[in-house]
Amino acid sequence: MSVDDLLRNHGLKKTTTRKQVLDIYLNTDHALAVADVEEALGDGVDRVTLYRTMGTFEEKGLLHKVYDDDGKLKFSLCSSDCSSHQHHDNHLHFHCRKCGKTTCIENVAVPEVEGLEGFDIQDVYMVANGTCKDCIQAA
Amino acid sequence: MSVDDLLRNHGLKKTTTRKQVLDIYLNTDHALAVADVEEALGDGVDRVTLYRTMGTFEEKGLLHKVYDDDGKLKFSLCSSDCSSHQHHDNHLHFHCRKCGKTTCIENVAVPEVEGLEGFDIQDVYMVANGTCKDCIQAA
DNA sequence: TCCTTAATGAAACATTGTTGCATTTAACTT
DNA sequence: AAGTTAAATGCAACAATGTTTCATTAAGGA
Repeated sequence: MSVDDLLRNHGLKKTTTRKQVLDIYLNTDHALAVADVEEALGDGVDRVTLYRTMGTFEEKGLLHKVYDDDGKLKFSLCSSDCSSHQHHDNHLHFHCRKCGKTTCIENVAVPEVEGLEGFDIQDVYMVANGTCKDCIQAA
Repeated sequence: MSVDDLLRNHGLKKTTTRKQVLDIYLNTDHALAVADVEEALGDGVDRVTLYRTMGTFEEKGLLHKVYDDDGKLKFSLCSSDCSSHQHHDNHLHFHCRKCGKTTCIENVAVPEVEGLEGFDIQDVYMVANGTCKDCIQAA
């Protein structure tokens, strides 16, 4: 789907910044922090705008939050069935301690949690840490 | 085990601050951030010292890191089989969105990750978000 | 008790994220 | 195509979290 369509489908105004940010995510296979996007855009866009843009994208279901090993917040593109206030990012995330990249493993689902009586579980977040394919092969 | 024993067993000097911090963790059932410990100690101890103390405790296997829903770093007491550079906190963590407390669910193990070919998984981190027992009963 | 090393306190700095307000721009109206 | 309005942006200031350096203090062994 095109950047323009994505924005329209999520009820968002088509601004220059939003198109640029979305384009970056569409062309990246791993999660990006605000600072990463800022760097990719090479100045020109205010930090605050990026925080707001990415916050809006998250609210509207375009991006979902990903936390790596060190609690660093990154964002990753949502699959198409995410919408406002209803994320479906029930997949595993992998954080590579070598290259630092955090990747969505869409084809590995987060398992159901068993044996937690008396709690109301709304969602479960799961990250595996280790060495990714690319870094293993490069070694 | 007593505070003094715990410190000695992990090769740490018995200082006033360390004893106080450890005591707080032994008497709390949920994870605490540096700011929480600072508040519990009611001034008197420098923030920097707490960062260092808790960092040391983590290194030596007395505390393990816990990240809640919002990426906020907290620490939780390790079970007795943790040691330097070899944590065994392979249990589920629960973060309550009502009261904000993050708790270790020691009796629910993190399930094995299946189907990740080509990756080297060192450890897996898992947090369930929702409403905890106490908050459900209080409602 | 003395001595050495580790732990602490204080100040300064770095990074990350937020808030208020003035300005600009997208998208709708006419 | 120009005008209008609400949303998006830029800027400045602030807040929270964490780190680094260095002088001082305290712990634990000799």
